[in-house]
Amino acid sequence: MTADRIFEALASQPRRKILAYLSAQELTAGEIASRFDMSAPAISRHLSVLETAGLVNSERRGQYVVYRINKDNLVNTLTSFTFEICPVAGPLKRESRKRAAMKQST
Amino acid sequence: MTADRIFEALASQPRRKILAYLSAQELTAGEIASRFDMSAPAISRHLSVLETAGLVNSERRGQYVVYRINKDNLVNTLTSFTFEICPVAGPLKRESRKRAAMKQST
DNA sequence: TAATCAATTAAAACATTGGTTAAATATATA
DNA sequence: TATATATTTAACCAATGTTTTAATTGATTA
Repeated sequence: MTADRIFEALASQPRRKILAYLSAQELTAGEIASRFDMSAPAISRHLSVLETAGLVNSERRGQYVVYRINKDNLVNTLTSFTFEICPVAGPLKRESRKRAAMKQST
Repeated sequence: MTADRIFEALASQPRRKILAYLSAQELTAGEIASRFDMSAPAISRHLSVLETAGLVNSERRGQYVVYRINKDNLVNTLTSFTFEICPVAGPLKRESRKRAAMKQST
């Protein structure tokens, strides 16, 4: 199941922090690593967890590997889980469906 | 940080399953345990993780301990995280604020 | 009170996660 | 080609999480 990997990926402060950084701009692996007090290999593994979960994408650009967030996947998973647990939120749910329908506009 | 505990609590299939069960109705610890192929103590631990994270509440009722979900906490945490990472979703964000304002109506 | 049922806590075994350093791979450049 | 930089993979260790069985606590009832 994919929700498994996503929740597991989110269950880590450094990984959530990486997502927050990437939500503002795309960054190379090295740029990300430089923002943490942690070795590059450790960051590389966190990035691979995030990528396996489908929360980020990577692209090699020369020597560098650029990472970029996959917002749709994150939003869709969390909102669909939220509404599975809490189907009460009517208007919010409607908006969520609308958003999912025009996913590509992000 | 409380988001830490919440994401850690959600990073477990059995715990998410427990939340799903509790989203439909309140259940005793034993009723929950009977739905899993797992010992009662194991379930008890999962319940305590969920309760520490503030995702469920418990109340002793005679011999039994009844568990009930705390939907607001879950929804608020996940939506606020979602919008921290993805502030693009304008209308959804507005609805979320509205919902937070009338929290008690759940 | 004694016996029973429900639930949690304790202790131990086992698996998983998260970090390190060292080695390997990929690209750029002198 | 040789060297340097960026990143990932491999091997390893420490810490944490998950489960089990056994013991303990709380509440009901015969």
